[in-house]
Amino acid sequence: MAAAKEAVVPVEGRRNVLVTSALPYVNNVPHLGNIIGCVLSADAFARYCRLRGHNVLYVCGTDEYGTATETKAMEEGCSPREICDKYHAIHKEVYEWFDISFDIFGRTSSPQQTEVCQDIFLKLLDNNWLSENTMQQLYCNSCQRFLADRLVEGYCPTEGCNYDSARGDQCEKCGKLLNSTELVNPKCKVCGSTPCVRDTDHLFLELPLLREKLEKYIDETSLTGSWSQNAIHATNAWLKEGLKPRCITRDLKWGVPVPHEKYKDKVFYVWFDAPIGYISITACYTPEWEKWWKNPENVELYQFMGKDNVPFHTVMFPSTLLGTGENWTLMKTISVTEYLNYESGKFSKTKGIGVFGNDAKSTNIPPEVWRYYLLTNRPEASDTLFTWTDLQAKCNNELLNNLGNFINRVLSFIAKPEGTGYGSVVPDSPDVDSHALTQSLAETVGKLIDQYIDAMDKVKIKQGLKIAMAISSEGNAYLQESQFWKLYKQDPASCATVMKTSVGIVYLLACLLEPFMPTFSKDVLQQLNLSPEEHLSFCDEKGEVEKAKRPWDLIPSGHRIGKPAPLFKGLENEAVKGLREKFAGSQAERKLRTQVAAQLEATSI
RNA sequence: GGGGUGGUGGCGCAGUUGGCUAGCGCGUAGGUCUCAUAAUCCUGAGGUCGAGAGUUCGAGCCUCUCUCACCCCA
Repeated sequence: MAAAKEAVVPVEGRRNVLVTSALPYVNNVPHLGNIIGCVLSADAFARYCRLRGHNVLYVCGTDEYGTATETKAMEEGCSPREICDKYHAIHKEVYEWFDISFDIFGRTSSPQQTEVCQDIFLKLLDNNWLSENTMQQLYCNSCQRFLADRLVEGYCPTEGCNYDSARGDQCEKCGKLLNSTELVNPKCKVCGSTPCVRDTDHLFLELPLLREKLEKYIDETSLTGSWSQNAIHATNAWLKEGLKPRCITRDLKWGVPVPHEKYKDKVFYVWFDAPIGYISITACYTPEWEKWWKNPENVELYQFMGKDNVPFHTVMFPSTLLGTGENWTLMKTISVTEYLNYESGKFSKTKGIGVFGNDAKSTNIPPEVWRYYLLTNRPEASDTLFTWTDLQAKCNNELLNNLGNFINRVLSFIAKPEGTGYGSVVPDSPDVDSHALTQSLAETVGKLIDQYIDAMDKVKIKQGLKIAMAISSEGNAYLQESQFWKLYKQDPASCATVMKTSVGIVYLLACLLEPFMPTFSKDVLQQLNLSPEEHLSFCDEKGEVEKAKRPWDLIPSGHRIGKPAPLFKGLENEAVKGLREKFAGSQAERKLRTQVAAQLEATSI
């Protein structure tokens, strides 16, 4: 995609907006909570910025290095690279289905990542922000490697537990969190031999020494970037506990190698290299990546993530970049989502509970509806709840009855043949200025437009969406009050005014809703017989915002519209009930259910 | 055990630095139009903001205690 187009680079004098979504960890399939948590939220914002005519780059990709991938590869009997290839493709496909408009969706296991990461490391080393420390870890002689906590099993050291296969990180029987060196009679899960305790040296980032620089950054930016309350809270909690040196190296193979003679057999810890992925993925996109990442005067960096990711973006990553002493583009605004819960419980990747990215496709509910539902239910201030019933209600009441119906009322009336309609041609409206109802509508809509822009500029995405939908409601009320179906015969001039104004509102809605439902907007433009490339835009520079406050001027009289068609389909009770049942329980249980059902069917035949 | 976050009409959510009669959607009761995928629109009922105490001229928003839920750490 990106290869065909010319790469977007910052332009001085324009607003250059760099948008990132937290890099999803590669080794699983994202669920709806993950999707609204970062990728979809960032997408709505990136699209909004493009709509407003800003120069935007939206970067994301999979986070691939680390123990989890290495372990998973071992389980599946393939190489980490193969695991990553497989799951990277799955992520990519899911996001494409949701119509996420990345400029690039890359990965962290690239040569660029090695280069950027090592370069940052060397700067930190030069500037004396790193220290060394010795730790004890289990080493397996036959595998010739240090064992991650999860790769060790042994007797639980807790008195009275006696569980014989406690994992190195936690005993599954008594629930106690462990350190693998505490296990009695530990065994390597791979080869079964007994590992020994070995000293291993590691490098640490001296966060306490960087504290002053960091706090200055946080104090200033949390104000200018208007960070949300939840981001500020999480950051302060972290600072309050006191910064400690943080280990940046690990005894692993699957990672960026440490470019240092003594540590050449080690790699960087994922927390250290993952955020560098934003930069290296940009470097994969354009050789001029430094114009984005070392250009704080001209670039605004907006980062989207779930709440568990906050300290990495407000504390660790800024500290890393500040420590290099270089002029990096630091995050201006952070947008944090809380969690999306599922029916009566929680979404869970490990337990396989909830609806996953690849499931959404199989529901027959179009991406537009998913996007709308997730965005209008975005956990912006508190955790939020996904239920099938709510999805149905939102789809039917808001998309179909409010929005779809409004557009259809207007377009289908215009499309009617002359004598009952306008033969698909937008009528003229000479007496608009004296039409009180229309003027009052314009005033209301004008205010809503200002509120929409204000909300979206502040990354209050959910609010922006609700304001846009309010314009649709106003449209319905306007139609209702005007009683245009009577005016058509009784007062043709007024009827023409109402229709011309309404068709302008339809167009306005297509523009304002594009960040949320891009395909919907394209469909509306098609029904309006306007090209999306030219007309889906809402720029101050082009005067489009001011013009929208006179909606009757948006579509010229004499313009011939296209063929109206329903934009949304209702969700029936039956279908929703089926989906709720289909997606109940864990993925394992679902699989079992379908197997049992198949068996039953087979035996009955 | 320590720390954090939250508890707003039946349900789901908003409530910016404490200040106009606590909002919105769904649901619900009644009414309304008929252009529209029986969709629209209007009106009403229903909360005193987990409990208690305090600060203040004034608190859902500040302080304390209790309680419940979830999360993190030990």
